[in-house]
Amino acid sequence: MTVPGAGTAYRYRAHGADVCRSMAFPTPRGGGSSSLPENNRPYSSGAASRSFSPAFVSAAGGVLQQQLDVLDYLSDDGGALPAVPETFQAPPLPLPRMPPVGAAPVMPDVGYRAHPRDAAPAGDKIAFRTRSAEEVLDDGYKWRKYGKKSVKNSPNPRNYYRCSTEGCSVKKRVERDKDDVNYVVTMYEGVHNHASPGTVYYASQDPATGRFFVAGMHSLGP
DNA sequence: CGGTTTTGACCTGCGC
DNA sequence: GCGCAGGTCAAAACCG
Repeated sequence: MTVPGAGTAYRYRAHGADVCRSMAFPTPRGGGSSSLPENNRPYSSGAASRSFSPAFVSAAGGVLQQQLDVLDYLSDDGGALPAVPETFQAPPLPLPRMPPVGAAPVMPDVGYRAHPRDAAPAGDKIAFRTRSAEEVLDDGYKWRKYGKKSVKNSPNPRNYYRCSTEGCSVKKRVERDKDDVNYVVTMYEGVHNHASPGTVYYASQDPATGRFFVAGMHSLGP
């Protein structure tokens, strides 16, 4: 796919999956060159890996009622959420097992624009907004809270979690969207080095807005 | 009793 | 160099 005006690559990586893909979105502010390294180019330029593992699974193994706004990509510098490009098309992804009728699989992860200071290759980060009344979403992993911090320009505190599994250094930050408290902003950093729950997400497209959202998810089992 | 949460202190990077 | 903001540490409290 191509996105006119795309400049900044948004790199994301599925949790637990040994894959890494890149996407291109228009920059929230200003432009940018598309001169990017081989592993960090816009989506259309390379063969995409076809496997991913999931960020969320409900405790009961069912479909969560939260709605992930998969196209609301986030940056960590407080940038505003941009409009979805009209030419945006869902990336090609593998057909999931048992897809719900009318749903298409998508990556729930939205691109995380790495801050220049986060240029380290090991810094695999994803961030997304989730419409949820729950502060902490059950993603199937066990987390231990290690910090809480109020953030400038936001009335809501940011919570810091680490994966409780020994030897796993994955972290996540969770905070309420400052613009809409109905949404929870979650950012994962790192990749789990242990077994993860297998879940496939299905997305549907809102015909009114053209936006995709996660319509459901399915556990792949052990 | 062991694991988790809370919370103030400390550390580090960045901008001025 | 200084102040600010974000991220982490660690001791105490809490909980099952």
